[in-house]
Amino acid sequence: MNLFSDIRQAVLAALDALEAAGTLPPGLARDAVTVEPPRDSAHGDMATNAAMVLAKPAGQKPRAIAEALAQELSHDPRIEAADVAGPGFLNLRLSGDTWRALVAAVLQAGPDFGRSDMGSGRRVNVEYVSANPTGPLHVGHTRGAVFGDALASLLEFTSHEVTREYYINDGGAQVDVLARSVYLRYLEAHGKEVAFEDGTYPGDYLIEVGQALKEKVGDKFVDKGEQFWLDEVRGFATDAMMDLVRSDLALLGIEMDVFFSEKSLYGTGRIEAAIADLEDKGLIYKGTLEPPKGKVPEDWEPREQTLFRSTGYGDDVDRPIKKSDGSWTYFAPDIAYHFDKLSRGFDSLIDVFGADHGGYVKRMKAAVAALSSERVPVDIKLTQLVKLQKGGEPYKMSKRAGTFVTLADIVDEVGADVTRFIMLTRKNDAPLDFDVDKVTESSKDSPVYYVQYAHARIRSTLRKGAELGLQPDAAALTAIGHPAEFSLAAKLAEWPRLVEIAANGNEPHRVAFYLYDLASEFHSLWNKRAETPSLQFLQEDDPVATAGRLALIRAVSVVISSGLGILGVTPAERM
RNA sequence: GCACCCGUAGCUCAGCUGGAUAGAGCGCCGCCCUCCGAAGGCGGAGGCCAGAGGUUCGAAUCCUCUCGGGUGCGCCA
Repeated sequence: MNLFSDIRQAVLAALDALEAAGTLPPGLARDAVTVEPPRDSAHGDMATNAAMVLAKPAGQKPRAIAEALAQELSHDPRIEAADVAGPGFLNLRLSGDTWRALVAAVLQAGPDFGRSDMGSGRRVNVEYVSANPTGPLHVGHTRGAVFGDALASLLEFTSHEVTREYYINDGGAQVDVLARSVYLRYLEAHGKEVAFEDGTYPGDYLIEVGQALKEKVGDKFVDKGEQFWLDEVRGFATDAMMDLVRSDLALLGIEMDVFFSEKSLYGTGRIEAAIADLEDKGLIYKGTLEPPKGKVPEDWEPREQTLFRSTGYGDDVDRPIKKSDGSWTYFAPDIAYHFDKLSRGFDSLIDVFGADHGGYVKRMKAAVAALSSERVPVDIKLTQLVKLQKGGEPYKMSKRAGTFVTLADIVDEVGADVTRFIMLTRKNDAPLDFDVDKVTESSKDSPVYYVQYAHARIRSTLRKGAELGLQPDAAALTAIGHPAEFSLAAKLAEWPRLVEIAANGNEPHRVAFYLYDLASEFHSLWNKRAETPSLQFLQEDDPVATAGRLALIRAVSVVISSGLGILGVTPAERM
């Protein structure tokens, strides 16, 4: 049940009636007609702009249309009052029974309240994290992980068929560096003195990998040239790193459906096939790029490369897919990877990248547009930097990795729930300040606890009621009628609408902000019992009123719980 | 130099894809537990929505320019 779309239907029906009666000319476009909550609740429960958007095409005054519309809508039993206001808004006040029916609908639907079928039949691939397999996940990865995972859940809640995917960059030079670093640890495990030169990974987390390698192969690689061990050690090391990544993600409750290996694209003809597809479309040519303006690399000299005509799809310059020596650039396997995703039949793709990949967005979009003949949309979400702090000071050193703070460090400090929620209290493209002390200190600094506290309060009240033999009962909702109660119900009514808006824009942070508002509305009602004793939830001498109020707050807990579920945060029973 | 992102209260940020008198938290001032959970609530002070033009019934939101901040810019991924 989405009350806003229901009432919008009523408005559209009323417009039909006005058309039929000749009050309005026929055939007016209704797309711009909206029904939304007014900013100021003094204006009523819902407002429609119908009269204003139709005034011009109808050649009539907005207020005149609004008057006629108000007249027509007054027949609807759900609408108690329809007032024309301002330049031609029609403010609607809904009847108490409408709110009671809404609360009943929430209880009826339970965790499914707010689900939408907007994505029904649509298959979406969400690629996120995709960190190089060279070490533990760090802060930046954490944000991308939380964002991507919550987005995936949100899309599932709107009936999309979602695949959570991780692209393993195991095909480039960085995994060779990893292999050499592990080899050094392996020598160390054999009691050799080694030196970690520039360009190797010195992190402690590789010590055990070197040990494990020793246990597996004994001393057969000791004092051997790279050509004897590189392939095997590389495979061994990346497997170990991916185990590390998987266990890091598990700390946040994240599980991927697909891990896709870049390496699997090489030597199998898959890159060639993707490039051939572009070539068939006339988008591949040999040429020489202009030097980048402003910051020219010192060793720059013009060279002929194989280029992809990405400018045909909105990019600023064409991009090289082959280096001047004929080998693939990093862009080529990425093209092939997206070609593969397309071949798996997704209706839309979402890539979650770190902000440092900003310069990469246009060419990737261009590639997908070209490969799919502009049929499959790709949305690329960049997550901005996280400024990690501890007690107001920059927090940089890790207990584990030494040089940078890891995902595991953060989860250790504040827990998975706080990590997830805080990471979602910013738009993805806004930088995020994250103070690991502050977010656990007091509730105001930590919206997680604020929302969880509301849930815990409700659950506690329901438990106490049960001890007294008092149960929520939707049939007793006739007992609710205070403005604060209706206002809470109105907030519940916004949930289905918010879910669709958030899913539409791929913006899970809206869920977090909504839950905060809902919790705030509840806390406010809770505290009214001091001045208005009749708002007490538990009144043993009035079991009907109690059953109705418990039904209302139970509905609130249902929505909080399902919202937190999307964010991957536990709804606390007690705190 | 070019591209992308950002600029809203002292600070950190929302703002429902163009709606009415621009909101919240922190901080500051003042209140509320004899009462189901005070990790809570109520009130107050605090704004040229960076600036200038434009589009229209209507702009923080869309367009152009300027200023300021971040990120990135062939043969690294």
